[in-house]
Amino acid sequence: MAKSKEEIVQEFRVQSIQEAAIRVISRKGMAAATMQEIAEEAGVAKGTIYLYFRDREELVEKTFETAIGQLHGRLDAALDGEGTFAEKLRSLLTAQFVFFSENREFFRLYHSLRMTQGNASQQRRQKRNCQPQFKARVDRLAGMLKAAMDAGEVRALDPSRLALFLIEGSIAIVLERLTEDAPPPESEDVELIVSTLLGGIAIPKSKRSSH
Amino acid sequence: MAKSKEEIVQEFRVQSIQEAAIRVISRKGMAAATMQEIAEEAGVAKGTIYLYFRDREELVEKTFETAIGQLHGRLDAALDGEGTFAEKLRSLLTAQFVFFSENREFFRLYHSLRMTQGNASQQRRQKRNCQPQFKARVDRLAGMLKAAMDAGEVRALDPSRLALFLIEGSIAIVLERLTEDAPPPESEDVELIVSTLLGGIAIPKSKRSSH
DNA sequence: TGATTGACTGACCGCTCGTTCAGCGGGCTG
DNA sequence: CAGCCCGCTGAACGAGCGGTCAGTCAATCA
Repeated sequence: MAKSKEEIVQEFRVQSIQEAAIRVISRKGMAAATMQEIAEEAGVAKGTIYLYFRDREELVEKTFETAIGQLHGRLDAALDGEGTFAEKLRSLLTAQFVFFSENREFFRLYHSLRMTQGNASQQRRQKRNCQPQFKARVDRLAGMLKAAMDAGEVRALDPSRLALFLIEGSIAIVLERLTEDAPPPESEDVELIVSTLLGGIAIPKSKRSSH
Repeated sequence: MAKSKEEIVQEFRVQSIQEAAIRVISRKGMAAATMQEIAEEAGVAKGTIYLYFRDREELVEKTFETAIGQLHGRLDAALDGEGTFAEKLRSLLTAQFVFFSENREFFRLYHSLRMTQGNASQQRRQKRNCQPQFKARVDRLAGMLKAAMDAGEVRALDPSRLALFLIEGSIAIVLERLTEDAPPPESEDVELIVSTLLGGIAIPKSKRSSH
């Protein structure tokens, strides 16, 4: 059955409100983003938002889910198919860099949600709904690392710790790139991370050249 | 000149209000921490806070400066003296782990401030006052990395990027430790990071054992 | 084309917050 | 011991928030 006209309008409204929410939260931060400003940004009245979302909390939550769904889709696509661990790692990092540079604004929403805020019931709700999303990302990478360890490509280390370290470290670089006027090409930063992680930064004593 | 009785009382008040602020912000998050609750936590009336701090903004700012001063003192102490790069890195990470496990509560304040929030003038002010503090930490580590590169101990890579990657990655592990009931000994996580960073995680093809 | 609808609006309400200030009371002075 | 002083208090205030709902009007129907 084709979508009725009303459904199309409804989807359009939901989408533009969510996009407006991302932009305003990115600009002002989670706490200072008001319903009034989100409504203005979306080009609707404040009351209209309440026709599509029960309250502010549901708006933020649904918006976050929609956006992070896109991110996970990209990252999963990057991990699909065959390849060595190094290749997969490289394409994962590249996908992440590309996503965040295409969706600069989502980035700050993503991180505003990391540090839970608000009153106790909000905190509980956010913990329930958002933390699994972050955890899923870490777990997926940890699984990939574990497979590489089993295959003998990688030393045996705590995969979860390593995944956490890698994800947060690379996100810090993404954030730095976003504030730079002319960041180096993505491949350069990807290569820095991949080579550091795989081979380390130390120069073995035997190979050091006197200077 | 010895401190007068009034000065001692004043310092005590300032200190207990700042400690209360850290505890409440840690518990509730930056936005939901109210002056009322900070006052109750400090055991004074709400109005008393305004005798020692101009407004909420100044309280948060001064509190943050006091606490991060302590952190930087610890980290600098860890880097003082002679030693190889590996040794310094190890003591730096250990100092950081110890500080954050001793000051669990400060941790969330530290990160609440990372992602700038609030209205435009608050954002500008926070950028001016807090970002240099973070930048100073990254720069200090970057300087250490640069020295190690010049000494031929470490490959030539962008020291700032590497410092950023390392600091944020290790902070992610600190955060994970804080949420764990029985985290592994600090030395274990420190060793994971040090060995990964120095030697990488890859097993060279020549050394792989068939399984 | 007049009647009907319901998506949309924005003034409004209740509430919480940061901030203020009149007054309280414990301690010091003469 | 009277009286002043001043650090401290917490009720009161106004700004600004999320959420509501009576009213509006373009699109649709009969």
